[in-house]
Amino acid sequence: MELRHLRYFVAVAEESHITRAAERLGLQQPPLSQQMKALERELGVQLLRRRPRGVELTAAGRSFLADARAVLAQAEHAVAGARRTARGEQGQICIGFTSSAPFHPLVPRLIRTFREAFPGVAATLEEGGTLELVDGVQRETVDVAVVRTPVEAEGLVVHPLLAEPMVVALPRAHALAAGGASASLPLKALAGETFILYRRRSGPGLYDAIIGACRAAGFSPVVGQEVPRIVSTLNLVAAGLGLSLVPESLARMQMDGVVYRRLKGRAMPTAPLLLVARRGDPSATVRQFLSLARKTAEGPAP
Amino acid sequence: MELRHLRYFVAVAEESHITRAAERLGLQQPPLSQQMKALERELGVQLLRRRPRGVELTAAGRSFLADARAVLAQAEHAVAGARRTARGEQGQICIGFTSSAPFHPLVPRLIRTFREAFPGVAATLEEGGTLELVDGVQRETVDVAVVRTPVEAEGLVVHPLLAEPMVVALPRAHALAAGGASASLPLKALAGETFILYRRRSGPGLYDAIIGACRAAGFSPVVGQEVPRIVSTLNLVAAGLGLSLVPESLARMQMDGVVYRRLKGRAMPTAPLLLVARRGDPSATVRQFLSLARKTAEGPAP
DNA sequence: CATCTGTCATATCCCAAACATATGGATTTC
DNA sequence: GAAATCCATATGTTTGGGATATGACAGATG
Repeated sequence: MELRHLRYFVAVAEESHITRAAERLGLQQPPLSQQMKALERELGVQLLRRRPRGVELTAAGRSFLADARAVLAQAEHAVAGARRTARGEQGQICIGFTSSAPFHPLVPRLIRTFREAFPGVAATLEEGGTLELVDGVQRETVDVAVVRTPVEAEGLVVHPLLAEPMVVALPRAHALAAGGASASLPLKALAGETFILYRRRSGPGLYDAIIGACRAAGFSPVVGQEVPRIVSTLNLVAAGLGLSLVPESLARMQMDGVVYRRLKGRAMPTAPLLLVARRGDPSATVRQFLSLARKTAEGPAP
Repeated sequence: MELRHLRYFVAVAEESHITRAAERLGLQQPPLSQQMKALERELGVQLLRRRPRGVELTAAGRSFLADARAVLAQAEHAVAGARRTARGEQGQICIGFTSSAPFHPLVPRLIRTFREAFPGVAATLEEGGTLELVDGVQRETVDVAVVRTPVEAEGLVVHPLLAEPMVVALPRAHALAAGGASASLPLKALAGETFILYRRRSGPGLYDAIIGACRAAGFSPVVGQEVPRIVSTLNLVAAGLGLSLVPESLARMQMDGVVYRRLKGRAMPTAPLLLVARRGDPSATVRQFLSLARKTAEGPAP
């Protein structure tokens, strides 16, 4: 049995007339009669009662008609689903991000826009460390990851979304905290201070950017502590263990005991926001996400 | 697109290997490759990624696989349903019966047995007068009817199920009621009594049988009242308006003021139980019902 | 009652497409 | 680097779906 038989049978049933059905199907009457007969022979069931003025359905024919329509509809559905999936309008995507990423408004905006644009895609979110996420992308447990550290790994591509300036996070009791958030501070003013940094092996990008900027400003920072997550640095700053440079977007997280101050001068350290994905990922869903991310990053902030 | 494409695709997907799938399908590898390509071309979607060690599904392929399996399963279901319907195991049947029919144990037993034997058949029951039911059978609103009157109508067949003896229904106060239910009465004893009869035009069978039996016993009954339903006669008997002859099975309906007595003698009137159906009804369900009814009527009472 | 009309079935032919065979190209494995 | 494995392409073969012509049958029509 083939879908052809079902299509033909439905037409015959709807017309109650083989000749008219043949016309509708764009073929001649004899082949259609033959196909109907072949169908009945294969089922071992009489579906049609031949009358001098046309045909009528048997009880078995009525039962088969209902099911045949369902089969044809489901076949349509299968095709449509495959096409939607191929266009990236349907499917799954796992989006990873480091703990500091969602503080930048671009990230929640991107995810919201994506869900609105592709309601047929089930997006799961996963928070994790950079290494963990990059590993996940390679193992295909994560499709794209938003991280703050450029990674170099086999089979991955990195799309920079933006680079934001960094600000100084100071303990409230610190002498430099006095000026308030509005007044900016030259980087050189931090010479001799104890720095709390995001640990290098989790992603050398930020670490090296900060060290490099300090060097350019003429001093070597004293590194007091390294933490696994950017967000953790703020806890240590609040505890008075030192100061830190953090991406500007984290300043929206007001913490007791932490004061932020802008930096001024040339060659200031910046914190990038990056998208990591598999090189040549064939998933249209991922391609759509990446494309939307690029557009969102380039577009104006709302 | 044909079911063949779906069957082939499912095999390829399950094997992740065109050559092995071809083997399983009983054909050679090149035609299978061609069919897969044709399917992808028709959908305009890549379903398979060709690898040196086999093939793997794309996201669209996974979506299509799930739906293709559903389509194939539903096609199987359609065939099975048509076959079940053709065997009479699935479908609908409307069974009509006159108000007096269900008092005979055969009728509820037949219906119960049928429902158990054909759980896939939706049986609807309809009570009505004989004329009404016969008309329903002709109009195809009723499929089979259990009646007490042989009918002669175009396009109908009548299957006698059984003929049961009739008993006398007497008002409790009546002189003849004294003997009790165990003692039987000669029909001649009723000469001169007022009879309440089921009205003739609703079905001449019973009426004529009673009149005929009385004549054979040597008297003409006095007909006091005619009622539309057999059951109604008992109400009038209870009210003391006369006596009546009713099918034996109605005696199980004990009514205040009514006493039943058996008849004795030759040529006693009997009440038939008949099945009416359309002549040459093509429905397997109806055929199965009629066949079961014959077997149940012939078989021993439980 | 005979004829005509309309419908489906059967017979025969044709061609497209499904399938088989043979071979080539690409990639992994030894 | 040779062998093995797998899929794609090229070309022939056959099956079966479709077209045309005709027959059979039942109502409608005069």
